[in-house]
Amino acid sequence: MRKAERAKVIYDRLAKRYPSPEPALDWTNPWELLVATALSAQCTDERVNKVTPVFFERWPEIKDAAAADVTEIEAVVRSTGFFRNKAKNIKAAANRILDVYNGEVPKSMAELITLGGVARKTASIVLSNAFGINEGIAVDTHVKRLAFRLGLTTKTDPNQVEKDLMPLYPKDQWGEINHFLVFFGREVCPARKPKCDICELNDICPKKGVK
DNA sequence: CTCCCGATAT
DNA sequence: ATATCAGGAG
Repeated sequence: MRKAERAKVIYDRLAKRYPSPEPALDWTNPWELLVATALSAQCTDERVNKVTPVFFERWPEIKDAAAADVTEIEAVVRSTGFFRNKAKNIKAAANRILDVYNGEVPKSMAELITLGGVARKTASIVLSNAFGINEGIAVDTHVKRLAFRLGLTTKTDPNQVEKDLMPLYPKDQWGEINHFLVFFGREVCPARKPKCDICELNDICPKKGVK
């Protein structure tokens, strides 16, 4: 089967499996989603969702995070790992948004990735989920692994995986395909023990059973 | 390429 | 003990 054809089958079957995908990260506004996504690096969303309520109770708005003591932020986000980088980046991002973007989370890829700790993956999540803007496909560990196993890419660098995926899907599906692959990756095709025996993509998967 | 880094599963 | 988790920067 051709790659483009396989890509469409993957989308159709996962759309049937996930009729209305709920975002895994608990967010209500762009800034909260930005912080939650920044905290999600190399950390389960379950853990992120335990930290964010504490964070936003202590620092409800962007200006609060901008003025916060970094060591206090570190203490709150500690359990998500990489806590020094994350705390510093969040505070710096808050200040830049206040100083450069009039206190509003910017709505473009080019502007978002000027914030420290924000690259294409985090920017794509914020753009598609908070603003409904599809400028990129968020390639996280799940998307990367599934795209490779399903034969949609041979690359390992996330930015190159994204370049392989983008022509395979219309823009209005870019947010969904990320959600589909993340949830399906967690439930059926995790890094360690993929459940190929119950996988509804088994018949079109070039790497069934392969690490 | 290396480093950042805690929590959990295996 | 090791691998992995909704990554990003130097």
